[in-house]
This record gives sequence, structure tokens and C-alpha cells, in this order.
Amino acid sequence: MKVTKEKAAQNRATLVQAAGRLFRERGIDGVGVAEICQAAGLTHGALYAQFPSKEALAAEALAAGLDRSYAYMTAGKDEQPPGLTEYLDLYLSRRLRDNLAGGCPMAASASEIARQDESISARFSEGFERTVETIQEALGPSESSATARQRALAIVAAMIGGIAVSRAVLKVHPRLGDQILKAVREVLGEVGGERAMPARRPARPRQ
Amino acid sequence: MKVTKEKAAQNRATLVQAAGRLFRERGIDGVGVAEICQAAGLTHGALYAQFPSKEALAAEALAAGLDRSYAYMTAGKDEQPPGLTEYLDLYLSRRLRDNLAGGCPMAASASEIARQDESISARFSEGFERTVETIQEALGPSESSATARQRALAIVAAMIGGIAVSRAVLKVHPRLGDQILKAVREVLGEVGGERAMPARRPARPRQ
DNA sequence: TGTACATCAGTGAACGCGCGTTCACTGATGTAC
DNA sequence: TGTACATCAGTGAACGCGCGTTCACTGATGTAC
Repeated sequence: MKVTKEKAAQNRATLVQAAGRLFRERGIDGVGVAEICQAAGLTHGALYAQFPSKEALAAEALAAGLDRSYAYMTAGKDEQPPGLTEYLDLYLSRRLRDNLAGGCPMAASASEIARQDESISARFSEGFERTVETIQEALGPSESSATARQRALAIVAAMIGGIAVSRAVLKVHPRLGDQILKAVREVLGEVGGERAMPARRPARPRQ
Repeated sequence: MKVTKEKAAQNRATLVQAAGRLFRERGIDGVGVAEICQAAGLTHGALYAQFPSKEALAAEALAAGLDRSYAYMTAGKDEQPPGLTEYLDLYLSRRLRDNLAGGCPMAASASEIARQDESISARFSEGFERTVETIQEALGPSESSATARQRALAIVAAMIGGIAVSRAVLKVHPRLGDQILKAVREVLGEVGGERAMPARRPARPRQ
């Protein structure tokens, strides 16, 4: 049966949101359309009234997830321009790492993107570029812009890698997972010009 | 029909090798057992004579891939202990990045590992830890071991992230992919104590 | 050394299942008059 | 403003297909005598 335009738009948004959450949690290949529609309270036919294919839904879900994550990172930072410290503390946190379903889609899917269609790759690139620009601004005007961009590129790639790797080891080596998070956090701070932190605990033999 | 022990062991190795290559290329969820067996020149029944499940094959394929990659990284470096420079140049190269099927399994699968069974996660952790120790040794004895380990952890996570992200954008933004590779390479060099490189080209507006 | 036979790696048909997608249909919406 | 009807979001059955796994069987290997 037909449905109001508002209701239809709302259903579409619900599908995108449910798909994003499930894709981040279990990967695009790991979730079927049936489950997405069920999570959204619709039948699979409804999905195909809104999207031409699962892949198109995945591209839109990725874009929405990137927007959501970017908004979370930059929330309340309009007035006073934030420094790198704020971004690193927010991103390389246990809170965000342990929130696979609601976290950053780049960290959740980094190594899968290269295998997906180009429409997915394009959305990822947009999200990455936007984040790099934000981090570059946070680095401040102390350096030449070429160097600042280079640092920003490396920092964002390392942030994504840090979360992904920390998650990869977490189930079997939770302490190693925390070490990785902390190490990336502190080393990237130094890269961005934070003062090197003093050693906080005695040297400990490896893992 | 039965087959010599040697032939059986050889078939097993062929399966592991084919599985590893395909899993790196298209993800564990993205490849079926039928295709793996076909690539190995066997039927799928043969796989189940050697492995209890696809997952067990995946764990062994990951372990074999990690060994292969580690051997590649450390080849011919027994005599003169190599520095960070050698490892970074080898790992963060276009050659390795463009070789998805034959490259480092950690970079190929980083964000997928957290979704797999713990046997997979355990193999990943071993490979990661081994690499961190190797990089830590390459950093030399100039620092306290706690700081050196922290740097090594961050460097390896960033290497993996750098390759994964470079690959993710490569199809739609090849130049950005190269920028990422170069940026991570140079910034990690600085983290490890390499002299900062001079700016080689004029500042360029962002991508 | 020669023979009889147990072993078991590998074959190939078959299993149930969930996949992504299609399609005829429904019926409230929202437009044209 | 009231009525007739075209639109189209959503339903649910059905499609062919490939998935991971099982299983009765084969027949060369390799061992026991």
C-alpha cells in the first residue's frame, strides 16, 4: 500500500541507519538484505522500492555513517577551533573503539573498501579527505601547508589503523589492544607537536 | 583414492596457499570453498579430509600468509641488523600495496579480523606482535625499552593502516593513494628518528 | 621378498539453507477535475 | 469543496544460485604377516 511521502522518507532513513549499523558490525558481505529489512521493520521488497541494489544501499549507508561520525568528532567545536589533542582523545578512545556499530565507518571497514564497488570507494575517499582537512587545520599554521598536509594524511591513516588493529587483537589480547590504542594516541600527539609525554610507568617486558 | 603421504601434504599446502591468496584478495566472506578447491585443483570433499571447516582453513591460511610476509620483510637481513628505514621502504611501497593477493595479510584483512572467530584473531595477534618486536629492535637501543615499544606499536599500526587506506582510495583517487603511502612513510621515519626530509615539491592545494 | 588387506585422501552427488533480486498485487495517498 | 482515479511505497511469494557441509564410495598406499 502507498504511504505518505514523509513516512516513505522515514522508512528510507531507517533502512540506511539499520544497514550502516549492521555493515559496520559484521561487514557488507556479512549481512543479508533480509536482516537489514527486518531490523528496519520492513520487508525486502520495500528495500528495492527505495534502492536499486544492496550495493547502492551500502554506498548510502557508508556516506551517512561518515557524516554521523564526522558530526560526532566536530560537535561543539565551532566556537573555539580545537587542537589535535581533542581529536586524538576523542577518536583513539576505548569508548569509540568498543563501539563498532556506532563508530567510525573508516575504521570499521578500511580493509574491505578496496574489494567493494567504486561507489563505495568514492564515499570512503570523501570521508577520509574531509577528516584529513580537519586534522590539518587542527595542526595550526606553524608549518608549511605541504608538510602539514603530509602530517595530517599520516595521522588520519594511523588513527584508522590504530582502531582497526586494536579491535583485531582485542578479543584474545585485551591488554595488547589497550596498549596499541595508547601508543598510537601518544605517538600521534608527538607527530602533531604535542610535548612528548613522560614515561608514566616503569618499563615493562613486552606483552 | 588414496594418495601418498607426500602428495597429501602437498595438496594440503596447495589448499592453504590458494585459500590465503583468495582470502587476501577478496576477504574470507567473499570466497567460497568451491573456488578455493578449484584453484587448488581438487574437489571440495578433499578440503574436508584435511580441515574440519572453512574457518580452520582460514586460520591456517592466515598463519601461513603471516609467515610468508614476515619472511619477505626480513629476508637477507640476518647478517647486518637492518634499521627502520629498510622496513618502511619495503612495506610502504607501491609494489607491496599493489600486491593485494601476495602482500601482508594484516593490511589485507585488518578491519575484518574483529568479526571473525577467535582462532583467526589469535593468529593475527601473533603476527602483529612479532612484527612489533622486529620494528622495536630496528629502532635501536637509543631509548628506554618502554618508549621504544610504544613507538614500535604505533609504527606497525600505522603501517597497516597506511596500506589499507591507500588501497581503499586507490581505484577512484590514485594520486591520493600515493600521497597517503608517501606521507605515512615519511612521518613514520621521523617517529623512528630518521632525519626529517626536506620539502621536495612546492606546497600544493589539497587534493 | 611376496601377498593379503586395512587405511584413508580424495571423488562427486546430495543436503538444507540463505543469498540478492523480481514481480504481480495491494491500497492509501495525493492529484486532476 | 467533493469526487474519480492514477500513482507508487510496500507486501509477500517465488526465482535461480551458490553457500558450507555430509556421506557413501573408490582405489592406491603402505603395513602386517
